[in-house]
Amino acid sequence: MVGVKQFDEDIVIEAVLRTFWDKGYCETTMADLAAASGVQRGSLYNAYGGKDRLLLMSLERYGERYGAAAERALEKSSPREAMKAFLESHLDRMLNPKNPAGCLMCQTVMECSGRDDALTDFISRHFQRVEMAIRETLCRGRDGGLLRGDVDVRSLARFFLGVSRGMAVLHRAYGDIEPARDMAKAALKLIDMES
Amino acid sequence: MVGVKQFDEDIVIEAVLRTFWDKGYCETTMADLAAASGVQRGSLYNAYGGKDRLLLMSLERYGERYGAAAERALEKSSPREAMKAFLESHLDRMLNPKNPAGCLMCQTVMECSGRDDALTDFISRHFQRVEMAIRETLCRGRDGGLLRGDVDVRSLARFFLGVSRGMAVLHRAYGDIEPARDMAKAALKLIDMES
DNA sequence: GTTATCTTTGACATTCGTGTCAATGATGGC
DNA sequence: GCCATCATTGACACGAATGTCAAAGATAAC
Repeated sequence: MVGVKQFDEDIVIEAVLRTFWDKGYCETTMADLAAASGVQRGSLYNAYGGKDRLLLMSLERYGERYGAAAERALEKSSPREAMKAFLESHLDRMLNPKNPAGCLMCQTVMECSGRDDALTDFISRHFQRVEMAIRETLCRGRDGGLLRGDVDVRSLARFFLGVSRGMAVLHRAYGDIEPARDMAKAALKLIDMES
Repeated sequence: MVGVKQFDEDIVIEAVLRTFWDKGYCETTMADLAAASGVQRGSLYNAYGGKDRLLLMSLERYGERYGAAAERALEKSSPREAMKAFLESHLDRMLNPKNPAGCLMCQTVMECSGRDDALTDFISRHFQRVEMAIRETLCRGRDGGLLRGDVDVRSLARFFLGVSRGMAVLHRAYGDIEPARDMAKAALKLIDMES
């Protein structure tokens, strides 16, 4: 039906996000996005402007969903529980059979950071936010006496951020969640050590 | 000069590798590779067959260089020294100002694993080899009494493999080596704990 | 009912990348 | 000297993706 909006924005973004996540930015064409979302190519251009914008919207949506889940996990009072929940939130994402392997943020930054500065900025800011959230959790734990007083929170925060990213690479490369699980299991011991 | 080979294969592969590393597979065109290597597009097709082959050759070269460096590092007798040298071999690669940020293997698997199975196999085999090399180092350490007898070598090997991958993501996302350095520093404490 | 607004839809021009090929010319074996 | 072989080079055809546009039609405000 011409003239009246035919689609639900939410469903479209979801389909677009999934396609980028699965195939990567370059490999995905507007025709792919049209097919995946059931919306005509022209309508996508009309509503969103183009591939760049659609990717950015996908990243925003992705960040809202999984970044928020990670930050909720970090709210637990004990640093041990918080870091465990943080890593498990990533494993949960990987366990969902509807999700492609890996992590959209990591994949996009690995693919596009050489070219698109705006995108790289967006993603590095996302990483920084997570890093800071981890750091605050660690600081709370330290100040509450649950971690050693001389714990290097900067280093440890970057460590856990990096572990979550490494898990995504292992997941995508191996097509199996077990290596990521093993990695998380080992990483958690570091918190016990600083307790 | 028509009729006689104009280029040094080594220089070409090096230029091609660097271009893929910098821009990613999809974003790189044969014209880019021709410009970077100083060899005509037609000659590249004639000598190597196409983009796929060139990428595979680049990955082989990359693996020979950096995979070998990592495995040499793992030959140290003490597990602590071996893991330290292993992670430092990755930092060395990132410190070289001639290298693009990140890691070609990680970037390629993140970008292409959804599409090209042969490529994914190649890279996951590379990861497996590294994983196994780490594991052997850990086993040697355990059997020599330098690690606890009940150390979970599988989990720990995957952990260190994943840490090296996470470092690559942080490096590329932040465009700075410090987060990767911090991550390595924290990860090494895990070995002290298992000693 | 008229008008303004908005979306859909298919078509279109254009650009870009790929892969192939034939012509060209240098080299080396015989 | 002749011939087979091989790499270079530019041209070419083809397909794919992009971004734009005008026509068409539905809706809502007035």
